[in-house]
Amino acid sequence: MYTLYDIYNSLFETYGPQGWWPAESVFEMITGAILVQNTSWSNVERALLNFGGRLSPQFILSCPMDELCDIIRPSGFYNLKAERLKNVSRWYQRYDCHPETVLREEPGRIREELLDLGGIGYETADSIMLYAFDKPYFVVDTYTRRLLERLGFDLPDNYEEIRQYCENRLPYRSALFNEFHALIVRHAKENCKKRPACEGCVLKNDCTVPLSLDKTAMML
DNA sequence: CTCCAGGACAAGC
DNA sequence: GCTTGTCATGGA
Repeated sequence: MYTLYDIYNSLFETYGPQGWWPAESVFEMITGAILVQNTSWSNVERALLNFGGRLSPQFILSCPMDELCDIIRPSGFYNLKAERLKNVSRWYQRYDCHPETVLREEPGRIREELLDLGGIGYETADSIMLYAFDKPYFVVDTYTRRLLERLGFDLPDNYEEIRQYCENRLPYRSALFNEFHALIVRHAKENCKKRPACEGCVLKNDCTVPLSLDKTAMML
């Protein structure tokens, strides 16, 4: 049986550093985290480009809803997400739109505030904590559950317990959580349904991740 | 045409 | 409690 750390190392050897999160600023990263909810990143990129360099909490809050919806339209769910962007913009302004100001608060409290905004669930909140504020929260998404379950891990059922489960079994460092989640997403993309199953793959009808992580199995 | 994407939330049972 | 529906666009 492989440990979580084995899997991390295997993924890292296969794909190398992923350079997450791709954003020019903390606020762009937060915006991307909301826009990418159940949406492909390519669509999010279109939406981000539509801001045309105007992306900021001030702009979002002063922007009429119909115009904001028009900007983020490519990312889908634009009515919901426009409201969510307004919410998080208002929140960020309470910290003067400065990451350092946010970081004066206790991380757990920031996470609670994000969760209380509405439209930000555990995964999005942890993505923001990890990638925007560099705090060690392990991000659990559907890829993570699928991969680990298929590799034989007996995961808890709710999000918080899975997060703790993973955090307790890895070096407690944000840089590692950062890379690990990015690698899992990368691996999922490389092994998505639309591609043919790799040689020797035991899985069917979903992600074609091999059940063992020896070198040959990880090669695609 | 169908299915899915780096979810969240409410309603229904 | 768990399951299903809703939100929406663009690419394979």
